[in-house]
Amino acid sequence: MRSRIKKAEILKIIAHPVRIQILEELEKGVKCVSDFEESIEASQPNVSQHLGLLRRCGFIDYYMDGRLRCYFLVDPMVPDLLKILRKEYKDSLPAPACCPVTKKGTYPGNRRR
Amino acid sequence: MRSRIKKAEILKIIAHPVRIQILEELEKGVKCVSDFEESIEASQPNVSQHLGLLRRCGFIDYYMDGRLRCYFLVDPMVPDLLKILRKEYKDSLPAPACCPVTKKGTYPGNRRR
DNA sequence: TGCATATATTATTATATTATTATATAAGCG
DNA sequence: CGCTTATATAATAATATAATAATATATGCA
Repeated sequence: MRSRIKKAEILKIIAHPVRIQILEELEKGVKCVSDFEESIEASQPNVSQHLGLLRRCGFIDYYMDGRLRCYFLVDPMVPDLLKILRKEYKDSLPAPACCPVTKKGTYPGNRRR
Repeated sequence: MRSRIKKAEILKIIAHPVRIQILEELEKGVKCVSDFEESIEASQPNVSQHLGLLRRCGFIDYYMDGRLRCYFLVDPMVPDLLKILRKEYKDSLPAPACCPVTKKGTYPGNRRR
């Protein structure tokens, strides 16, 4: 059972436009840093920093191909999360059935008083 | 199609232990602020700030019950995200089949030169 | 061996997030 | 109406994150 702190950390690491783009591209296959530099609007050191962060946190890894570092996805949670972010939700969740205004249902909270 | 900036914003808002706890509790049903104060290790103003943020971003909403504000989940993406965070993944993703070291497969990146 | 290429690291600055403290609002009750 | 309860807002201070600029490392090739 993951702690809430851990859950928050996971989301926090992914929650950056450049890192999301990196992960989305790695979903499609292996990429080296210069591939990213073509598609991502960020400086080389900046991309490198994002890659480093994702790697230290275990989301991605790389192998060496000559002087290229070829990155690939490691964490299976990533595609699942990206998929949810892609999904278009049409409706809001149903409003609670226990609205005290209409006096229908019961309010579930334990309230002091 | 959501932009990457938007995707990052969504994750960033959720990516906080207290906000995750709020959302997890709202998954189970409506709660008023004083319910949260019992379960969450944070001051009343702090909880209120997190609730305000989640509300301004459209993840939750509330109805009034006398002087209580009863919060409930609105955004259907939230339970999906929380579910992924709960999931235990046993294995890493399969390592790429196109490793140039073994000379099997082809490296998919468009590389200059 | 020395140069060019590919990528990383470090330091710095700018900006955003967070918790805390103090104060405000708003509703119901006596 | 004034008090109490429930909750929010605002100001501040502490901390974390991010981008930039400058520099370093490491590999292959001539």
